[in-house]
Amino acid sequence: MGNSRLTVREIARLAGVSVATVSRVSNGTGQVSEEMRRRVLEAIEKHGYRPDHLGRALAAGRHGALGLVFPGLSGPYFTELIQGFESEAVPSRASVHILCTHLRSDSDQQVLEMGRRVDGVAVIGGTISELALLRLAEMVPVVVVAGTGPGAVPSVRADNAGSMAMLTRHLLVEHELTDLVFVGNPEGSPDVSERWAAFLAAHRSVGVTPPAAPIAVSMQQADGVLAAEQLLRGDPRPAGVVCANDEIALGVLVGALGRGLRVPQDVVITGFDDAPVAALVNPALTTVRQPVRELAAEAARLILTAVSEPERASSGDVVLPTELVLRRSCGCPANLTAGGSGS
Amino acid sequence: MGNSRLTVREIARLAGVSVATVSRVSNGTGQVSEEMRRRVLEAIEKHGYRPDHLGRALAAGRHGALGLVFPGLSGPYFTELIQGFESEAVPSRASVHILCTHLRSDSDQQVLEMGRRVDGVAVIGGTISELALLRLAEMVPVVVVAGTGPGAVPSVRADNAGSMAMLTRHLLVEHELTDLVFVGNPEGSPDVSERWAAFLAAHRSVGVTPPAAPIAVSMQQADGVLAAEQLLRGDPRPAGVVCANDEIALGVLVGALGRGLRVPQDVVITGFDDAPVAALVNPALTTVRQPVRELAAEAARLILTAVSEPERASSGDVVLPTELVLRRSCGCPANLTAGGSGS
DNA sequence: TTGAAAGCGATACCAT
DNA sequence: ATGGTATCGCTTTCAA
Repeated sequence: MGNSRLTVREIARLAGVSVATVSRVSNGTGQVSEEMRRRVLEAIEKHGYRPDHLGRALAAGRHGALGLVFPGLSGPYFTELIQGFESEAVPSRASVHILCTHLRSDSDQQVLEMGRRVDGVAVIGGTISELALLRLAEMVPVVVVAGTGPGAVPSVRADNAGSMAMLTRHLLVEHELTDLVFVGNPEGSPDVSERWAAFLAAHRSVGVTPPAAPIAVSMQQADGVLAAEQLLRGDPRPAGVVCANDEIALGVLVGALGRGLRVPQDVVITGFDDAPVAALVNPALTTVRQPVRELAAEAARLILTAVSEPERASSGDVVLPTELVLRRSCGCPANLTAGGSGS
Repeated sequence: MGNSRLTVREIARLAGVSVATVSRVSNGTGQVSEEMRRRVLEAIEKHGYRPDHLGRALAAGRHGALGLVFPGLSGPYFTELIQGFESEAVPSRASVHILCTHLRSDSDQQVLEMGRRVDGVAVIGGTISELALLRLAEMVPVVVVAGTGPGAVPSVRADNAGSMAMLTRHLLVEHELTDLVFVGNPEGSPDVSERWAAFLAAHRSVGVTPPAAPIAVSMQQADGVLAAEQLLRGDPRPAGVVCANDEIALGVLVGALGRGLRVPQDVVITGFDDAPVAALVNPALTTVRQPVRELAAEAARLILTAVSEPERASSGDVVLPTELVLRRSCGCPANLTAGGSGS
């Protein structure tokens, strides 16, 4: 940690120039003579000087950092989300702070704390209280991702309802399945809540009685395996299992195949997200494609804009389109869609 | 963003006290009379003041942040890693900065940049150049996770070799399988490199000729499905598929089941990591348990210690134990181990 | 107990 | 083109 004590002043002294000149050289701003520039760069190189971000940020009145708040990491969904956010933030010279609220009782406080360390925050829907969200929004620009914000807090989400309604109607009408179950916890997130609501609405729109309640589990593959155990054991087995995401669906699929059931002949399974593996399993998974990466990237862009050009700060809701992807697990033939199950 | 302009000075003015007193109250340091404390707290509450982290950090000469550098997020492994790190850092009032190096050409520069924004960094093995790592280590305390550092850079990793050797010998000797393949890319990470090396060494130690090369794929479930397609199609089908992690193994499992093969009768499959879902699939997956969360937590602790007590900074390698978990996918009976495949 | 003032590291304005 | 210096928000001596 030899050169960590290096400051502008020190470099200025070593190069025999003023701190102003060092600053100009290291930022490429202002006019500096070739001679000076050379002397300064030499000193910088020689001692491996890199300006401390704190001083910079304080002088600039900007942290150069964005925050990302999510419940906990689980599965490809959050993976994509983080990467989408990060890949948009870093090129804009903003570092990314993360905060997992799950398994933490003081998340509201932690989030407000974060509000003083970053220039803007993206909060995944359903992770903190509305009050904390509003307070946070008073400090820095905030965008809710996969949910809707209270008050004038803008949001970016996917069109859950449209595609879930299409999917459900497809199962009820095209495949004439009237005994569907929904696996996922609507209380868990705004996304699942919307999907469950659309699932119910679709039933009503075609005059079929929906199940009274969802199988409320969380969003991981293991939960799907457990749900399968519960659902597929009994004799009155559901004709179709509509899952809140692909992870659950894959778990149910593994559970079904593992106990010797044929999919889709014995039971139909559908997911949501169109994770990479969905197209590859056998049978390929019918699901809804959702632009998760783009969702997060858009959130990052909104925040960056709000930071650099406050007057252009949006306050509306961005809803990105989703797409129904019919593959074999719902009973459709293999080659139905372009993005289908492959060769 | 109403109160974002609030500073100590402003609060001091509003409360009719000095900035020093405000600082003392908001930090709980020093002696302040009840009367003063009340006045200050009132002003703080009323205007929702929260000290800006920049000023604080600059005065303290510490960022109050740790960095975490990883290639890219994929699967439960990185999920666990991040959460383990975060859950150790946040209670110590350190925020977590992340950086994905994958899909980024200037990662070495980005990492050095990060070195000026945080108090210490954990770098996943194999993500940046040794040179960058050494330069980073000159700025702040650094720990390599899942790999070994160059020079005196300390590291935290799991005992890959021991358990992989046991697992391989178990397949070769107990189950008498002499035709094993290894799925995973040793070039991809130090972890996989060690596992492949141990796989080879175990073959030699029992006098069986190992395969000439691994099936080099990356670490996701989709890669496993693709590998299965390639491996299990042909007639001279391998007797056992040893996968570099559980994700790949699950992909291979799905691929095998999907094409009507029985596991373990027709083909044996093993993983590495003991992800939650490994115990739940049917057949349950034989794998190696690795304390990923603990690995990351230990890294965070090492860095935090190095930051707060430089004299105690360690420079050794921590190797956490792993454990062979025998379940049904290798051909063992269901009830072999305590942590086994359940009822 | 309280306040005035000196930094922390870097930037940028204003003279020169 | 270059240098001196005020400034960012906060903490922490040092005096009173």
